[in-house]
Amino acid sequence: MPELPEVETVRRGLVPAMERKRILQADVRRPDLRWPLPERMAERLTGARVERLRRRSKYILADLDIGETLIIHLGMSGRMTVSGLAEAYVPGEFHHAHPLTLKHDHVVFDMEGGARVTFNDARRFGAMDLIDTARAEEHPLLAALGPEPLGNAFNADLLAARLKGRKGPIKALLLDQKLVAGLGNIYVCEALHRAGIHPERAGGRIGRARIELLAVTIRQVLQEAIEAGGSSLRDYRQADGELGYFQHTFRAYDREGAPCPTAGCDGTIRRIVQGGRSTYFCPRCQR
DNA sequence: ATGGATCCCTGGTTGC
DNA sequence: TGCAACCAGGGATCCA
Repeated sequence: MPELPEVETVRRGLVPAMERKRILQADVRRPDLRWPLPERMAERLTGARVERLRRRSKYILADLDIGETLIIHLGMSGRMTVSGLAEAYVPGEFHHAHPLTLKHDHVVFDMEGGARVTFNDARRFGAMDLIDTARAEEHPLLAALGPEPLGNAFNADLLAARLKGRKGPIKALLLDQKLVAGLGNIYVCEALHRAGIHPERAGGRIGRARIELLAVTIRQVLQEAIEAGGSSLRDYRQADGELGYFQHTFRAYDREGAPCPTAGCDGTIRRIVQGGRSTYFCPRCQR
């Protein structure tokens, strides 16, 4: 589910509830997410203070005052939502962010200041781990990640260097977290549509001018999506339980059969499968 | 190194 | 209405 914009939106929503706050109580209700949670995680976290919430790619990193960092990944269906401890649960109340105990609530943090932060993940593709803060970047899940697309290092020169000689389709290359970190199926489709690049085009066969356009477009799409609070298709919610609304802005993703929204293009959005995953694109204006 | 298929898991939707 | 097949924002792992 959550790609970079969704994870960044969740991170920002968690900051007021978690940063510079102690974890008064950590509760692990189901210890097997994608992998087993770290040994004695609840005990190690209880009493620790969250100094800072960071994001790297699709991971949220909580730096703790015990010299360790909690790494959180939401997988496909993971949510991190905040509710007030003091809030009474009102059955059926529409805007209540967090019914008291929901199916698939796997980890719960009661924070200093009164917020309750709940990790919910139906499919359990999500993960958590603890690692020394000084070596967080060396964690096996993070070590091989490519550059942040919204960071200073990401530009046309870098993208061109990394695409040079690559024969695989650009769609698959942009999904590869080692090439650039944080893009997923939605934003790759959207960026390629906006840049007018055919998803099956070999990465090494994109001209310089179009690589420049692609680099700019990737940043734009991600930035706009963050400003819209991410895209909610099924599981994704912001930290306050609200939906994102960038899905209303999709030009290609999940729009098979719809007219291409590109100005002056009379094409129709098509769906193909690449590497086992749906790609949506306009065969008319993406070349 | 690179590219492809397979698997992890649950639940919603679709088609018969 | 029931049930099976298919699909889903990710990504590790194994194989050619």
